[in-house]
Amino acid sequence: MSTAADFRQMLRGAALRVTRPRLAVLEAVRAHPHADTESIIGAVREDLPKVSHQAVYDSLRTLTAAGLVRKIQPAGFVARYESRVGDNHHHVVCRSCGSIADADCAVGEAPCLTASDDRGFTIDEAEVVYWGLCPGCSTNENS
Amino acid sequence: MSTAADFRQMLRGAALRVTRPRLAVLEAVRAHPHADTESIIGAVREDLPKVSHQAVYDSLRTLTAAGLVRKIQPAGFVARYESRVGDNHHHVVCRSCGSIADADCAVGEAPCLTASDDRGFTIDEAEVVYWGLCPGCSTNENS
DNA sequence: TTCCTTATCTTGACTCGTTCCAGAAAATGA
DNA sequence: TCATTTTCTGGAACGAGTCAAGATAAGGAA
Repeated sequence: MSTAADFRQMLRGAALRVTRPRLAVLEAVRAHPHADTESIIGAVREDLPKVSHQAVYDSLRTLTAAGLVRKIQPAGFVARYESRVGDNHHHVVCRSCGSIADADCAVGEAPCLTASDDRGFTIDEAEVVYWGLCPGCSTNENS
Repeated sequence: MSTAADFRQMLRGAALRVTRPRLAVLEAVRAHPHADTESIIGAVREDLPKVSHQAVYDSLRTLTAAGLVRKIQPAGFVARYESRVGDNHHHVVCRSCGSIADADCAVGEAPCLTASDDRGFTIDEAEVVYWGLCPGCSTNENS
């Protein structure tokens, strides 16, 4: 369970200034995993009603670059963010509503990280997205 | 090697009307793998100078829905299309310039297709994206 | 504490890929 | 060929995200 003090340390550790918007964004991302930017703006404004959307966009970009949050952007959907970082987990995405759930990799640690032929690319990450229907949409589809 | 006649059959087989824009789009996607929409519009207009961008967008969407072309949309980049469908291959994407190369799966057929925990989702596809730098951008980065 | 420097935030306009709309045109089946 | 239905044209509109300039506040030094 992270507290405001922890968030301060995280920011300090990343050589970032500790600002109210950033603390609020960290808190919002932790409280609402897989939330899109608009939802995060809403959550942040419960604490700081006057933050500009730009401040949230900037904070998210900065925090993502610092590795404190992770940006997820499934094809055809808007960007979403999560605070679970550094454990190389993957995601299940609903084709219908875009909802996201975490999925640990089937094969264990860093599974499909090696392409059979890298075409001369310097590969630093393998991203796996499982596409399907979430329980809710799956039910509606059948009815 | 596909010809116009083949394209006609493909469209017919998918119960789609055979129109000049669609034939031109199929040809353009085959000739320019991993091209974005704007490039495809350009290529199509070499054959049909007067097609509207909307016709190309519509055609691409229809053809994608019919499974005749595949849409690729790496996070942060515009949509791209390819005509290689149905073989479950993956992609290597350059973080810097967005260029894409094909990558057959390391582990063979349908590799990471099984999540350890599907969270109740009905999964129908596993998408793997390898992120890195293409040979060109990798060189510039070092200089 | 106070001041200075610099990063960050506010405000508001703007970009760009993509979609929506209504009418015109063209493809298919009878 | 005609009628029906789908598709295409042209242009407006949408929305997530970005850009820019000035105001503000965080962090370090005195």
